[in-house]
Amino acid sequence: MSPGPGAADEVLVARVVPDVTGLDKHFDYLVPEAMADAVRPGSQVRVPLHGRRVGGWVIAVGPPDGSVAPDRLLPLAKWSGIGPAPELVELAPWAATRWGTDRLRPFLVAASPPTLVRAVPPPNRTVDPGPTTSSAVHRVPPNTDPLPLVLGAAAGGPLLVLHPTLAAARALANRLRRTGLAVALVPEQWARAAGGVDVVVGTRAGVWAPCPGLATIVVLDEHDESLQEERTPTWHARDVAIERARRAGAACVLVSPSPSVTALEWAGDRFVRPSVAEERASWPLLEVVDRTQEEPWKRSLVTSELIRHLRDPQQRVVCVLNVVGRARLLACRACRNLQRCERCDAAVRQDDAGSFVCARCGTVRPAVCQHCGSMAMANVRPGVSRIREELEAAAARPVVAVTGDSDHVAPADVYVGTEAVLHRVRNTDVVAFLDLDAELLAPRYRAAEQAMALLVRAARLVGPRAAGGRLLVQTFLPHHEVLEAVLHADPTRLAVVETERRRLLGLPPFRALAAVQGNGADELAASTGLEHTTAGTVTLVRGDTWLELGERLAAAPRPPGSRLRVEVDPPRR
DNA sequence: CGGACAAGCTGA
DNA sequence: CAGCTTGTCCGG
Repeated sequence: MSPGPGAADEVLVARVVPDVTGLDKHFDYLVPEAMADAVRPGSQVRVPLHGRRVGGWVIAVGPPDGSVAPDRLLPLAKWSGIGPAPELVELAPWAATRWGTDRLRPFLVAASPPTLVRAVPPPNRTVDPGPTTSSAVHRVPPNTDPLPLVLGAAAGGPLLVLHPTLAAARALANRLRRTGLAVALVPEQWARAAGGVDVVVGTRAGVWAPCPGLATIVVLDEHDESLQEERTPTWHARDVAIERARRAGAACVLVSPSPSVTALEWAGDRFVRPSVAEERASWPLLEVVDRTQEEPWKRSLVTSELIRHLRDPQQRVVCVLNVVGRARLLACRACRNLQRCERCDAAVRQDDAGSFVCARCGTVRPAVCQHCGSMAMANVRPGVSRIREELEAAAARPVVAVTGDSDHVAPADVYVGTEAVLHRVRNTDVVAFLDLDAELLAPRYRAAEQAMALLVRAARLVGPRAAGGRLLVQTFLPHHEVLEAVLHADPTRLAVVETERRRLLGLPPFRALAAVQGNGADELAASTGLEHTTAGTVTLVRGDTWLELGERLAAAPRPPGSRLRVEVDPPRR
């Protein structure tokens, strides 16, 4: 170390989290004098570990703390690059506890550049910061351009804005650039973001992106479930954004046509909503087909109301056949492999609790891809092709089936598919949900919000009612609050019912919930000392607060040999 | 995770 | 008992 701060013989120690999966520990190393200036919390380094060299992150730098004798410490091998800013390194342990783990690595990965960054470009700012936007939840109609709101937030100083999809984030970044703002799209422009710009734009992981001088975080489409990581730890960008902004003294703005109960409870009276007229104009018309009125002997998913739209040559129609609770064949979204029974190799189906059940031998296993460990499944249903024929006969024009894994969608005026079809098709007049009930009644605590998210997506596909946008929902639950909310273009009708239900049942955000799966789930749950119930292969654990639940789950000893999956705020339970 | 080392199994 | 597999431990 150069003369100046501290004596020349002062020993500096760096605490390092190795970038090695399955090794959830940190180790101390000596900081060589030549590296003393570069090494700070967040730095990416290479270290000797057990005879090999591995990458890792410095999470703290300081004098030896006595846990290991300094003469046993090895020196850092190399400084590799600039990593997460110190405040994000500090956010990682908070997130680990919040999501029931003691692993920092997943968060440090999210906060790091995709490739090593050795230097950062100089700041590039055009905004002379004005007053900062206030923290709030903004309910905005579904067919609203978020650009004015984002520009308003950017006027308050460095802005981090997140969107659930990369395509939308990229499009937003381009539009912001055209207004003359200095913009960095992460992760690809991580270094630019770290240098300092007006607006950093990203997706879920972008909440961990660098943003010097952060004044505001805006989370667009806050209701969208892809803001939550599906692998464990199941962190949610909205919750990270709230905490990051709080720590930075920045504003946090959550934006959605139908904000989650979590967002609304966080906001309290900081809730901004549009006028009734604006909301009514933006939502499409909803036609509810009440299936309880059908004669039982002629129950069909192709109702006369639907046939009227199918036969109208002026209308492009997308039919959504929901899959929840009706699954037949399941394929992994990540690796595309069909899920089979581990004992007898037959295809599995999903039971009401979500577990995979072998249709042949009855073996039950957790709903995790046996090839890659992903939990996201696509339904490959023979049902769609059967329905396609039925629809085509009724429509008297071609109907194209869109499945999760069909790469090309043939042009047509009528499509049918699982909910994936809503991501594959554009410019539609009518979206018809053939059977939304399984979704509305799914045994998951967020089922209603997830059904609402489908309707939001459909509402954008068809556009506002003035432009002819129409939704059709076939249901045995015509007065369900989700349908009432869309029918009246008033998401409050859902929020009020859902908030009360969550409060009454002790569900998030009022209490904390986690799902533990795998061998030893019961023992782990019991050792937390918290309330827990087992249903099938899943054990649900409840705590009064997220922090209490997370601390107990992280601290609970793992039963030897157990392969456990702990999901805090489980997306599918 | 991946290397080190110990304990257990096998074959001549 | 060498040679191999399987399991457990540990890394600064």
